[in-house]
Amino acid sequence: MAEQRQERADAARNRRAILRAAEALLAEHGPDHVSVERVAAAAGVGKGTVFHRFGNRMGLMRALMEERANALHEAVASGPPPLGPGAPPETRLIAFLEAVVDLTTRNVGLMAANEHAIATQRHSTESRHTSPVYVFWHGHVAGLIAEARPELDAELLGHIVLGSLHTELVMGLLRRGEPERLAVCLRDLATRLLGPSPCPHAG
Amino acid sequence: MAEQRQERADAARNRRAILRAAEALLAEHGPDHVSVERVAAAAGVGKGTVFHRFGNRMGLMRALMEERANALHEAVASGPPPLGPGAPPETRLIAFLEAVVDLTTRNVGLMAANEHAIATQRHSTESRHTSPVYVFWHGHVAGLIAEARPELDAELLGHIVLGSLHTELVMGLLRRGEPERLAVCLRDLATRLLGPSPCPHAG
DNA sequence: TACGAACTTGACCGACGGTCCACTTTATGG
DNA sequence: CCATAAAGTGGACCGTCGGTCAAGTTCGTA
Repeated sequence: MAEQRQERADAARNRRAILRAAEALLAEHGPDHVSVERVAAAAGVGKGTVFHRFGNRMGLMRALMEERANALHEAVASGPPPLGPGAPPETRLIAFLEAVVDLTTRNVGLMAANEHAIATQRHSTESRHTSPVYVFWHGHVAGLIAEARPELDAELLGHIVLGSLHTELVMGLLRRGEPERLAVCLRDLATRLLGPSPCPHAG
Repeated sequence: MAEQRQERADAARNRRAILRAAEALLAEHGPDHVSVERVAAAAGVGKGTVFHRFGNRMGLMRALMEERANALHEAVASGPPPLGPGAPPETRLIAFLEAVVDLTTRNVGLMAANEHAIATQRHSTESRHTSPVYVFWHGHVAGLIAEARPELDAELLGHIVLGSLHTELVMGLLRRGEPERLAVCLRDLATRLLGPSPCPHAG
């Protein structure tokens, strides 16, 4: 048991170089033009090194995602309200959705590459829903929905709400210069979902 | 102008053979195991023929999608209520969502292959949102939402609602033997969205 | 029947994700 | 400080895929 071997210094240096290179390439090219080999070249390493570090293309993207999502993760888990614990579920949900839309919007390239990686992998044991980052997001959203409205299918609604972060939709909005719309729309949606029930049996 | 040349008889025969072969392969293998070449082989046709007919992998999938979605399309456009015209928007929306969930559920393989085709294409000028089938579905949903609740962002909500048909979610539910959940959840969602407003400015 | 247009074909191409193993570098403990 | 084993590295190599193309074939028609 006890502590397993530390990552060697040169390995850590290369890991950082690879992540930075991938970051840079994704910032200026579409995900389908950022092959693992190009990332390796840009990082000044061999292709084999990248696979040794990250397992496969998905592993690389996942590592990048975790890096980017880290701040939000901590803010949600132990930061001040309304993002962190303490505020009522509806408030927290709205705050989280705004934050996660913002995060996604600022990292469309990465998100696209992540979806691309999932879609192109040969043996599809992994999916978007098994990515740690997504699992955390979904757990949080579903938890808040369940807390506020136990009678709803919180798990499913969580997936649906987070589905609005799919690259295609986000990129479309960005291209049309309307990055605000999604957050607004989701705020409305959350309000209607968690807000006071509209006298359900009126009809 | 005037009518362009008819498709030749042998070409039409091959087109059908290809579609049937693709259908059969998709019914029993994951989309990533159904390459264009395999479809061609199964149809007893050269690979080039498939590309000549359908342009690229996406074209093939799109043709299959249109075939499958045709009945629903007509039912919505000119069939009897509640699917067709005549019923109030909320009723029509719920009926349409149920039908489209059912259609998707019964064709997960095709849907998966379609998403796969979109994700793996090199020059991403095409997207899910530009597929004729999706455009029709979205137009219908967004139209109904707008009709019932003009103050909402119907276009965006349409995309979000239809986003719940993504393969990953649907397949997950099917694997867990809960194919009904999605339709139920969407019915709830539609009801809450289009139902009586919960006194929006209560806070 | 003859002719041009439509169609078919499969070898070929470039790119990709991923593997493999001979080689180099690092940390460690005597 | 050096010997040694474990960790890390690199890039040639593999199989597969979507897509192209030029040469050959078949069909509809005048």
